Amino acid sequence: MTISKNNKNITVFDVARQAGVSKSTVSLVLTESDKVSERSREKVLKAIDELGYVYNRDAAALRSRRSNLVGIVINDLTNPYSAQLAVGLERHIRAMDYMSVLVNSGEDFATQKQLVQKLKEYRLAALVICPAPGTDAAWVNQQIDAGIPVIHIMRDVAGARAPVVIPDNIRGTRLATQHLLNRGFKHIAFIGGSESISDFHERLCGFNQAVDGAGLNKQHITRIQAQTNRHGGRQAVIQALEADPLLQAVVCFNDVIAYGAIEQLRALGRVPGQDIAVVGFDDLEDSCRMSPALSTVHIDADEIGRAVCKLLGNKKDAVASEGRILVDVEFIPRSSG
Amino acid sequence: MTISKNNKNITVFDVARQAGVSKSTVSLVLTESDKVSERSREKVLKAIDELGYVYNRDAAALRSRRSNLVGIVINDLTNPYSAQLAVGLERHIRAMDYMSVLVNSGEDFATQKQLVQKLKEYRLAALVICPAPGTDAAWVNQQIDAGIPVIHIMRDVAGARAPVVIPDNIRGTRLATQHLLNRGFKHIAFIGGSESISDFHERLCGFNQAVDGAGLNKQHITRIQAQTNRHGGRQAVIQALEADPLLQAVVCFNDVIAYGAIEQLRALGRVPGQDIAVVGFDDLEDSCRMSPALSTVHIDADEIGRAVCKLLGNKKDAVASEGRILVDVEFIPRSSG
DNA sequence: ATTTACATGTGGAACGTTCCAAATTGTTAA
DNA sequence: TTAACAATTTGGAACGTTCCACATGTAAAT
Repeated sequence: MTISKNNKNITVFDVARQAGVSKSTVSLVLTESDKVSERSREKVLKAIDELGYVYNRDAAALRSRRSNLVGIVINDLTNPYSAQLAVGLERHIRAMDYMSVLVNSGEDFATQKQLVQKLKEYRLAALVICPAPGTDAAWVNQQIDAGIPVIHIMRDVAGARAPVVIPDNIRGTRLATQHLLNRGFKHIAFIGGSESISDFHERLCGFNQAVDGAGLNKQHITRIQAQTNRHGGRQAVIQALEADPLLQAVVCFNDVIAYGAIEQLRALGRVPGQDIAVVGFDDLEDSCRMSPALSTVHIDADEIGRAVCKLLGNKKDAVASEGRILVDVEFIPRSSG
Repeated sequence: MTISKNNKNITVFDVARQAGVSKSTVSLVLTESDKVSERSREKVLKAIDELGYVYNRDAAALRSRRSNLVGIVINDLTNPYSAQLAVGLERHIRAMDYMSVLVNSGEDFATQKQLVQKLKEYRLAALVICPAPGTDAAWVNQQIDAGIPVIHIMRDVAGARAPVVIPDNIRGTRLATQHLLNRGFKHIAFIGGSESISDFHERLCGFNQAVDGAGLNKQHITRIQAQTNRHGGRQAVIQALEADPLLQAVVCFNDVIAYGAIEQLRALGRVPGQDIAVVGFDDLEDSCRMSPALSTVHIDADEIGRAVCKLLGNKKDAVASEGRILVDVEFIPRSSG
């Protein structure tokens, strides 16, 4: 019924014949070389269009020993911030004429290892990783030594020879916390996050910097870790209130934690933003539209994408360029805190 | 400083020499053929390990004319359900030893076209698409004719010769609506969704089926379209209450709409789940943990993944197998409705 | 012993591109 | 007009695998 799939593919040779040039000239056009006359270029483009030729990346990658695939390993795609980040990254990477292979480690180092092992078989142009907890520097360096340019995002791996693009976490929570201190709150908690990842330490550090300088009673400062999801936020708020019933303000590890905290406060009959102030981190799309609108630290996912692409651009052949790109953050006060 | 990247790669030839067999035998091992003795297999595996050989997918794909890349085109990754779906799909696809290239169309048909054009250059094993609004059958069929096995998910494109995996939308909203009718509500609204996609029509159809059979006053049935995000949900609730101030229950196009609706009701001083019942569709991870816990229609993202993989398995060489796989849904009553 | 059958193993050719070095054409200066 | 040089074009080789047809070895059947 269907036309029996012709076994022969349309190749550069067919295009060349149709355009009346050599296969090499066709290749030059395809690779956007400037060593080709405008006249030939047009003939080739016309032939490509007429024949419906489609470029074969496999052959190109094989011969040129360079892929245009960029691997993106995300820690947890079901986290809205990660998803937002992934979308931003993907768009930028595509704009640079790379294609992104997006995979999800689910915060599991073993899965991450397996994934990267698979990805290596595609000779990636680069590997962008938001490292799962437990990622060790030795493993990362091993990948780099194997010739894969690795770029870390959002989280640092101490000792890894990979450049990292990371929001200014310390400044972010410091700003958020100072805002609460300025409003006169004396009983403050930092909730959420987990010890095994670097951003927790940084965000907590910013919190500590702010409260340490304020000369508050140590008893009135609470710190609670929790799973990074709504449920974690709810649990953490319960614990924080147990630790200090006079709690006035909560600095959350991120917006999702804040969402959980707000829900739990409400369930306990407290009015979030009024009885107890809540601030987040990430500035998810929903955060400005919810009620109360969430005060939070804004990270520009787009700027992270741009920074990654700048690194990608440098990656001509130099492997293992180090460096730390800090993406600026901004505290946005809204009605929740 | 760094060891100058050795220009020679480790290939099947190196492995063959190390193992004392021919390159062809190595290839047989790599492709997991059963035409190779256990003894040779072990020698080859040992050599691979010793040399740190990594398979070159580009070369393999070029020669065998078959890729193990599956393209996934998601309509909107920032939508939590889509993200959840993508994660499930990716995991299943990976389990079948395929690799997934995940891209995001952002609900834009032009973007979707560009993306697919790029993806074609990788000679995908299959293309899984959640079609953006405006996707027309002619375009889809053209891709299929070009030899790419297309599988649609979540949304139907009338006239396209592609199999589709879709939740039982009609049954879902019918069950949800019937639940509300059984509770005795007489003033009901369906809110959210947009005309340009098939699932809207199906979910609305389920709603209509249920209310039509109940012999209610037509004046007490409201239908409001809205953007598929929280904000859309909030707007829609406002409009629905304007249309029928005695509104008792709301059937939402999906959970995100329901989240917005609940927020807005609260902002208006109504207690969701008590003054006005709200039910959703999707059963996002958060839905069972929020308060009030959201009554909603559960779709198993995992089952969609499984169904897609079954289609993938069938795709030996048969292009354009049609068919419609309906994934079962379940109404889960919770406290919101 | 001789054939038959079957399970394994093998060396070339091929996949569709890019690279390279050399050839051809076009352009400017002497 | 020609030499010198730059711009453009080109055919063969190469990238690392799989396919194919055939060779070899081993066991069973004659």
